[in-house]
Amino acid sequence: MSTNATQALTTPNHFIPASVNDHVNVHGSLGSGRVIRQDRTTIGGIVDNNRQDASPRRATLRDVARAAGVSHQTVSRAINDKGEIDPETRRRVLETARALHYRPSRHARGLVRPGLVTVGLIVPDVVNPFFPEFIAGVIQAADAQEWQVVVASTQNDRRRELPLVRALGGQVDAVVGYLSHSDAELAPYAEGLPLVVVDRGPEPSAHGIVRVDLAAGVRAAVRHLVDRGHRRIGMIDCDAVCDPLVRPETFLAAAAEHGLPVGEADVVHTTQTMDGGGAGFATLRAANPELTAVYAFNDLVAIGAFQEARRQGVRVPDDCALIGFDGLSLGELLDPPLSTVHIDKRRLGELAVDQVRVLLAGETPPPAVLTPTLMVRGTT
Amino acid sequence: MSTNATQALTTPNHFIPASVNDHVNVHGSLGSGRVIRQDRTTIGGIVDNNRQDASPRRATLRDVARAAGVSHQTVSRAINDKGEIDPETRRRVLETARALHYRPSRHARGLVRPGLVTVGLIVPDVVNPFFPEFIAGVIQAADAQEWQVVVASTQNDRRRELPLVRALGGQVDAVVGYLSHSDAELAPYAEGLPLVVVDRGPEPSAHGIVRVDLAAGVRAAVRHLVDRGHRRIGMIDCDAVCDPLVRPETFLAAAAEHGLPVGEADVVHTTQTMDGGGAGFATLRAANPELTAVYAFNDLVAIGAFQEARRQGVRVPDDCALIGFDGLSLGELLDPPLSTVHIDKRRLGELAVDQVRVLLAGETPPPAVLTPTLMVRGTT
DNA sequence: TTGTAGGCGTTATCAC
DNA sequence: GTGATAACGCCTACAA
Repeated sequence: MSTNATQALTTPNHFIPASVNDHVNVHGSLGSGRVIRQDRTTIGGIVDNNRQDASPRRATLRDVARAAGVSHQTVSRAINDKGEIDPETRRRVLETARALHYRPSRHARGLVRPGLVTVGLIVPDVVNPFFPEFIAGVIQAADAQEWQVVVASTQNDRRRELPLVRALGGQVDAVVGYLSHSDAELAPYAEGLPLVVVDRGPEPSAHGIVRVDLAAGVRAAVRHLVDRGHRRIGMIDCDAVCDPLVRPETFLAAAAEHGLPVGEADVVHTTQTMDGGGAGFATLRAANPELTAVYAFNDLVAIGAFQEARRQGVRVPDDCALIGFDGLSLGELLDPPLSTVHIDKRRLGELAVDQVRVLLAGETPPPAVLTPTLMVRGTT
Repeated sequence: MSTNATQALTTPNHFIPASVNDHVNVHGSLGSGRVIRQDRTTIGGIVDNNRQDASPRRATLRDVARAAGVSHQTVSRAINDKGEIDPETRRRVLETARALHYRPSRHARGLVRPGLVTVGLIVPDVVNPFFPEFIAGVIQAADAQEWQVVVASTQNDRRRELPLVRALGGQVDAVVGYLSHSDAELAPYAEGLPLVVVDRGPEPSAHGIVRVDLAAGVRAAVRHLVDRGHRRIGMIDCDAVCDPLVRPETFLAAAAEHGLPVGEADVVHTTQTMDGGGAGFATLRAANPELTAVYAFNDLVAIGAFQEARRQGVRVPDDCALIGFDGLSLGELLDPPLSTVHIDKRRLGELAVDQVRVLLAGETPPPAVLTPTLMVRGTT
């Protein structure tokens, strides 16, 4: 039971590991859909004997019109509360509409009244604590424009990404995605689709881009630790689909810049989970007992490291300081609370919607870059 | 900064307080949308001088046909990869389609090929740690049917609920909502809309229903504490929009059943936040120093109580045991991890989609009831 | 292989 | 006040 509950916390963070799971529907999860309606049946008063199935065809405006003995136009007036209609006919029409379980077809309406924008949003995992805030940002920004958001998840399976882009792309006006594929890989699946890619590396792209300035964050973390007087700092690195090297490289560069005696040996590599964080911390400490501070790939990993430190009797931050990345509010729950490099995930979502707006206006937006900020809590 | 990060954790849980915020667009956030396309322009080779605006009209099948010098039918074949077409024409058509930035209209497609079901999902708050799992459950179950999910949030503003039901309801085939309004209040906004209400109290309803058996959960918690030898148990209660009394009443009844000396004084009432939990715990301990266990309204509140206990130097569970409700994975991060009554929030989402399925088939599903389970971790 | 005719369910326009 | 008629953009026949 307890194990089960931990699962959500041990799922990888926003940098999705390339690992793939078994048995996946490569055709994606959206697209063809299932046909609900069947042949005509007895709706408007005219009997039809083609009926084969239990699921009844939905009533249309004309069905209601026929049943109420008026033209479909009159029904439309009644439904849409247009003025020019006799109150009595209105009442009668509305009543038969209700009796027939009439509901306007959103497709037909969409055809005649275009304008309602729907944005598709693809994330690797809805439960991973990084994403809800991001999703909330997208929804909120979309809301402000009176757009709606279709949320889809790849469930951490990278192989679902491409088919999902295509399937979802066919159903919405634009797609925002936390995607791991390159432009070239994406191209055939995003044919003409307004697409915003989030957190992709610094390489240029044909699509809308929202990016986090990871290097700035890493430098801020290192500077902070140095300011605190630390000279021996280690790093727990993890696989990241994009920017596989930005963090460790920036870390080493920043350390060198401050004249710290930090070498390759002070960077360990592990999996992007709490357990990985624990293992990474153990390895790091074993190899370099003189370390006084550790910078972790992200908060999840940092939390794992924190717990491992506790198990080992290492006091944080007295014996060893610890700083994470992402700024998850979860970090507050540790005692002391986790210091971190905070990414404004909500803002990230807003920036993405902003890119969509520009894209939909037919322009090519410059990439949006979000700079993370230092968030000193209790572990440094 | 630190305060900011805590915010997500202090938002109310799935029982939304009735409090309302200032200045709200009562008309809801979806619905009318914004018109993007303008007058005709020069797309298919035929010049039109009605053009007023910068935003170009989207190319249609016929535009592509005209430009490529074929019939719109041929274009359709090329786009949809139908066999009966000359490879060369196909190539040419596809090319001009790309040049014209042609994208098929989802509305027109939806009209002709119905069947893709879209479910609307309304939650009070995407970031509240209770909901991401629930949302994930809905998305996953919808995915399995090849349905898509439009997620909308009331942002904890109860006044947005009703308009949102109507607006979203007009855009989707069915709505699943974590709603606080009664059937009677909902009725005029859900006219004919297949609707599934989640976590509503035990009163009967015309809609689909998914419900958590709170009473069973409360009883399990009390029984567990009694089994652990506790005789003096307190409860921290909070406002819940639905079932305002189920928990405290069940708590008192269960305590009485076990012959515990528990009275009204052992139940304190507070706000549904971490801070509220802390205050509640303080009040409870001050009034009844002999308490050896506390049952909290939910995990968020329990976490607040936990931290207050730590501040007071009360050891958990040695001096005072503590149990929450909801089974948030967050509870794992406390030291010791929080014992709780676990709700399978993912399953809750699946059950909701199941209700939608039945509703869409034209039947009336019996309410689905989910029984929470005891999750003993470290605080009891 | 390609083109023509008709319909999907709705709203807008303009007669009556 | 009400009702024809014509779009909207696409797809499925069927005909050429």
